[in-house]
Amino acid sequence: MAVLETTKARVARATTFAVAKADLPLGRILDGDCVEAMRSLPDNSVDCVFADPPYNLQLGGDLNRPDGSQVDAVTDHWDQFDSFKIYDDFTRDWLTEARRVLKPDGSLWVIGSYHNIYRVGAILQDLGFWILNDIVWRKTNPMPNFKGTRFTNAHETLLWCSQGEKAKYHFNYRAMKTLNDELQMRSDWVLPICSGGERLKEGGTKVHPTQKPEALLYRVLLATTEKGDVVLDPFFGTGTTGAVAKRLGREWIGCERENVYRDAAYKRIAKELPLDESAIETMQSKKSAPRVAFGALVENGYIMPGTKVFDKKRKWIATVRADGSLAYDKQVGSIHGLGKELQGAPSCNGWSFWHYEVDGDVKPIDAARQLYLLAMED
Amino acid sequence: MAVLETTKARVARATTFAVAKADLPLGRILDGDCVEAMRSLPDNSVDCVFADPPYNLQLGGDLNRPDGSQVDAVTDHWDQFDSFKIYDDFTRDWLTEARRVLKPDGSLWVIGSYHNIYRVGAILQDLGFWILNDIVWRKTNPMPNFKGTRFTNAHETLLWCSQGEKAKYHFNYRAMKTLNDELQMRSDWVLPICSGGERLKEGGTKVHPTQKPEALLYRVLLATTEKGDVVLDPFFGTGTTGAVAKRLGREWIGCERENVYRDAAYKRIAKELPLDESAIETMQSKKSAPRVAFGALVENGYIMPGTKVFDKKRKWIATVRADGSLAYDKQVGSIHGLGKELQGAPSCNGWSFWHYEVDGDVKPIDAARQLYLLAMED
DNA sequence: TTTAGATCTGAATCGGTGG
DNA sequence: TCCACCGATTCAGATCTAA
Repeated sequence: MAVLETTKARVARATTFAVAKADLPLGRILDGDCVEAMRSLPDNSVDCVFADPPYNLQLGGDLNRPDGSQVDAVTDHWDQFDSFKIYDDFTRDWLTEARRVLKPDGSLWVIGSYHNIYRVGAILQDLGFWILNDIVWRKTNPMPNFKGTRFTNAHETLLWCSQGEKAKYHFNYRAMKTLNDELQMRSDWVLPICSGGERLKEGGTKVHPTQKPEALLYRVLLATTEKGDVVLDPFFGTGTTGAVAKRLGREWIGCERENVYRDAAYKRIAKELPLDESAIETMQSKKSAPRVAFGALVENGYIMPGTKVFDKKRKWIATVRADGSLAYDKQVGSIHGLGKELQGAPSCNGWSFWHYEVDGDVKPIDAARQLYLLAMED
Repeated sequence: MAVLETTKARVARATTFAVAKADLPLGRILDGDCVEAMRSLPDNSVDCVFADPPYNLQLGGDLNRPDGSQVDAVTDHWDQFDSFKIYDDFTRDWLTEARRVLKPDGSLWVIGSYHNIYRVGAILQDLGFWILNDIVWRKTNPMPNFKGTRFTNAHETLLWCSQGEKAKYHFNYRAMKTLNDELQMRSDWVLPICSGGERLKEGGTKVHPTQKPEALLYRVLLATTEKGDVVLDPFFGTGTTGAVAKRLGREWIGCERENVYRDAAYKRIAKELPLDESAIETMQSKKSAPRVAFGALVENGYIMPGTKVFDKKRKWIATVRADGSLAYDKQVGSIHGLGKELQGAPSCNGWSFWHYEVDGDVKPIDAARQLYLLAMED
């Protein structure tokens, strides 16, 4: 989660799950059935899986597997249990492979509608995936319900999962908050459907029936991957995932069994230009910024020993000591510990709790840390 | 896997055992476990089931806000389940009873969050329920994600189901469209959480941790039940379903095992006043409104033979004939047929296409039909 | 009495590191 | 695996408090 990976952890991962990116089919669309295609990839090798599986449950009529193959009907009449079962088996198969290929700290995204998402959600939970959020893509311009028989089906659902309850994952909190005008990004995303110039067409007709908008993938990849990460899309279609991945400086691998879609995707992605390095940089959360001890500020003269620091209401006025500790009356402690003690709170962020005066202005001591960090960059 | 009862069989059963409303415990909250309680109800006896089952939240330790205060979490015993398997069994049990009690043309609503809704959705599909829509309740004021670790969980999901793929169901399309300012009601509903005067409190603390807003139930009941219908809520809590049902002139039955909730619900519902008959009347969809032939308007003097009718741009001016047909130049036809012919369109709604003058105003001829329908009601 | 500011709260699967 | 410690983190709306 926007963690700054420690050297120790990085080494452990590198040795335990040694997969060189060079050994992966980066920027390639694997032909054939996605389960078979994924079998050719090593364990723990991709950082993110984005999947837009088919949801042709085929209830009622003739029965085909979602991969297009014919169901071996013996004498059977098919009812919905049979077709749910086939869809469930298919879902379990591809999710199992995706889980194997995904790194322990990677994340899985699946998009679907009410026809299939409840089956997919239950199965991925059964497999051990841990749902972090379900995201609602609220369409600004959905197809109306022409017959007036139901509510206009105006959304689709995305599931975002880690490998397990205790698994780590990456979330670029600060980038999402920035993208959302300094408010936390919510679980409902308002985006138009894919149309206009973005929609791939061949001779006036759309190449793929369910092409997803690039804005959707943009948000998914910006939120949960880093530059250079590898993204796998087992149902690549016309390559929206690949196009956006390339634009954002991520690596990609696709699986797609239809020639037409593969050709269209390769052409499309070839035209795509990666953004500048500087454009891809996102706002960093404080979590991943280097740690600065308060003592370092004192040591380096950003805050002088003897400085008076105080809370917003000046209820407590403490003194900075030479070693970076604070003293209030008989009590002594770190900026966090003393703040916690005095308030009787479960925890305290000393950086924002304590203030000091600079040129007549009152600022949190975090301001001194920012100055220090700026100076360090040069 | 359980045997799926066919729609045909269900209908047969329903007709064999007709249930008088007088035999039902209307306006009562059944004590004890909801599965046991539902067993006391006859087959095919209620028109709608609305269920807000426990969500099976898996919460860790305490959660503090950035200001140090503690979040009052849902830690009640009724939300504790040891595993998915146990939760699934529980879900299958209550859904099975709900299915038995629900009429063949009734509908089921379930509300949940990502913790449980995928399990519930898959199981109800397995049982034969047919999802008509999934509805997203977008909260205007959700709790933020204090730790900055995920997207703000800003919605809950409702599933609306019929008894099966071929089953009939009721949807008050026109009422929903009217409620939504003459636009089709969408699958995403924007509503605030329950707070303020609506939130039941005892000595300053909330009676129930997850009381639902009345506006949510209002929309559910208005959309899919009729006046006099019986609504069953197997997880009655503090009785939001009952209160709104009573207000809207629907009958209700609840199940609730906590004394505290039952007492609060009875008190609350006693205070509730039913709306006037006239207020409950909703816009009738054209399907259930009596069909009116244009000829009947002519016959009854709402539009005189010889009246000139015309399209909005007055490109075509036709004459009403005594039998209700229209004449334009050499062409003659019904209001729909002639409109279609003249425009060269695949179809035409004559009621909105043709206009006439009344007291200097230009109105679509549908206005005359509305007058006629109003007169018919008296 | 009014208003601005402070406080409180809601179905929440809500940390990482090093010893 | 558990524990101590560091330190990052919130939005909208209702209600309460003080001026």
